[in-house]
Amino acid sequence: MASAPERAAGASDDAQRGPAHDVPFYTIGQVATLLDVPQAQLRRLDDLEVVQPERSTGNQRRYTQDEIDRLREVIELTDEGVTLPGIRKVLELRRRVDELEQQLADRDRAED
DNA sequence: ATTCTTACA
DNA sequence: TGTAAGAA
Repeated sequence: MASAPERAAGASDDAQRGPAHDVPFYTIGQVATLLDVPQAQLRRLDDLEVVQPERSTGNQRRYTQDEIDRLREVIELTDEGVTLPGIRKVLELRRRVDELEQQLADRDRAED
């Protein structure tokens, strides 16, 4: 396992930590290496609101494991030839499905 | 040193 | 889409 969050690079033991919990994060460089994609791609994905990493310390992106998981899916699509505009379309459809699912759940609860 | 934004090929 | 310059 050569993929540990902001930590194992030989840096100090007390790297950046969350305010309350020990929620580890990855820098854009680590994510880029981990997913084997150029950093520019990750930034473009951010601009397209595919992921919304928190910003801190000089507007630097801090990716959580959750964001990386979403990134994996999207990058898998890009590797299959889906362009970024296509990704937007997929996300739009996904939002729609989520919305409809919620409406269904809502209705099922109401008809009891 | 690493990342950020903006711009260009 | 990938790379560069210059700032933080």
